[in-house]
Amino acid sequence: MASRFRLRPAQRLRRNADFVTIRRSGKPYRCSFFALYSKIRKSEDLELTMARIGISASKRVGNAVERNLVKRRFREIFRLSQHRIEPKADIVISIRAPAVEASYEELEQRFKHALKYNGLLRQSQTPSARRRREG
RNA sequence: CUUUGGAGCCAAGCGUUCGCUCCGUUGUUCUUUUUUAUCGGGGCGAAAGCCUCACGGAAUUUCGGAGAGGAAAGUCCGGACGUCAUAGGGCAGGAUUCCUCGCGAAAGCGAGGGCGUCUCGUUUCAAUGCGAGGCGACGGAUAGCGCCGCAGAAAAUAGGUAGCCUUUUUUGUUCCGCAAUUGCAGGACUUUGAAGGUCAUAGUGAAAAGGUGGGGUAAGAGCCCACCGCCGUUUCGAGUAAUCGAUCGGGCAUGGCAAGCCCAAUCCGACGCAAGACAAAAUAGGGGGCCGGGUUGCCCGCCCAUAAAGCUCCGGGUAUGUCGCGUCUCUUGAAAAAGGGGCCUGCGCUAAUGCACUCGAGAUAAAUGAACGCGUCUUCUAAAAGCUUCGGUUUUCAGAAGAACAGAAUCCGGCUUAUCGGCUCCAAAGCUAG
RNA sequence: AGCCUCGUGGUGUAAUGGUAGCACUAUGGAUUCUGGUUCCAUCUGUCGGGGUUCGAGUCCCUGCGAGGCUG
Repeated sequence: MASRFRLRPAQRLRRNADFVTIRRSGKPYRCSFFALYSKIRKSEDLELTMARIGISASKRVGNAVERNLVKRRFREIFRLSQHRIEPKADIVISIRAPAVEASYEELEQRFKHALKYNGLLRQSQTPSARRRREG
């Protein structure tokens, strides 16, 4: 299991209530590309062992093709960096219009900075272990 | 060969690594019950319950298969399908509109023809005729209502402002005749007013009440005539028809606008998959209103209900899952559902019925992606070489940028809009060579 | 996804098919020692395209934009 990075349906936020609560009471991080809200789940929820993400793109971002492209890029970024994220974290990303023009590398850099800013990085993980997994 | 136009087709390729959705398949683990409904088999047990196994479900895993469009878009039309306790009638509302034929379930599309209009060429003094091309939401303006600003005399059953003409009145000039300084009578011109005739003429306007020519008249006028135009339930002929031609009649009545209201003909029940169905959860039945409620916006009619319920508003609560989600049929099954086959498309074989391959998305905070590499095309920049009529042009190499419009959401048929390019065919024009 | 409504100066809002107005704002000037108030003048517009009509803000078609409703 540890040799691959999957993105299961259990790792995605699918309820409107989750979006509302995280957006209302989560910790915000804002930049020109997106706004990130994060919240650490309580320890009672033992079934969920992984971080969850939900991506929201309104119609102001662009047409359907552009919205889907940005959402796919953020899913890919989350998938490839999920081992570094606190497992009890719930993340909601609201995409803003300039993200359509941004490249994949820019989005990845901003996302990692947002993780560090909100304190969502996993403490026990080391960079050497990450390199071993990718190899 | 180039350019333009039309029609049709495609929607940039390959490889590696990782990833997503669905289906089938191989294992593993958990679950098989709390609520609702009578609900699998076996064992223990008085019962509650416990253990175990199958079907099923969930998570994960092996292998294999499939996975956005010509417009998926806009939601402009038409259907399928579902619901409304039937869908009947009338009114209202909406859609369509030259004729014929073809395709289609319908919308719509295509071909041909007719008519109108515009442009060009040609003919004619001109009107007009002929030819080519473009455009046309192209039924009806003698069914009715309404509107036609400004300008202009007048804008719609014609009327009469100026002007013209006749009669009469007044003023003046002049001519002629008679008597002879002056007067009388008459004619012509002019001026003022009145009555009448008339609309050819009018610095307008989008449009001026048939046009041109001639006769006629006091002046004029379809008042009359010729030609052209117009109208007609005249007749004849051609054509399936729209319509056209000839003839006869009518002196002309009938301005334009129906993408103003409207009239005629034909058609349309309403709402839309967030339609709706099932299951579960929550509320534990609060307060106000209607006595009826539903069926189409309204009326009739119909259906349900008759004092309990129903409907509606406010407040509170829940806002989750499955189906609907190609379609038909067969089998299994009580049902739900599952499985198989056909329908569709392309190609091959057979004389044919047929046979074989393929049968292509069902996501639901919404799946097709990310990274790297190779090659192709276009543009730009820089360099080298060849040809040159010194304007340029061709080839090679390097670098950079770009490779469209755009993402299924119940499905299908059209319409419209967006779109980098590539290929094939047809037509026209130009250039070069034979 | 389905359905509905609306686009007029910078803003708000009028206009039976017949010269596109009103108020606020902005700019300039006058008044004042200065500012405000007041007065005068100016600027700025029918969402784009096509059609019907003599003539479209209005009527019709089509696109664009904005807003809303339906669980």
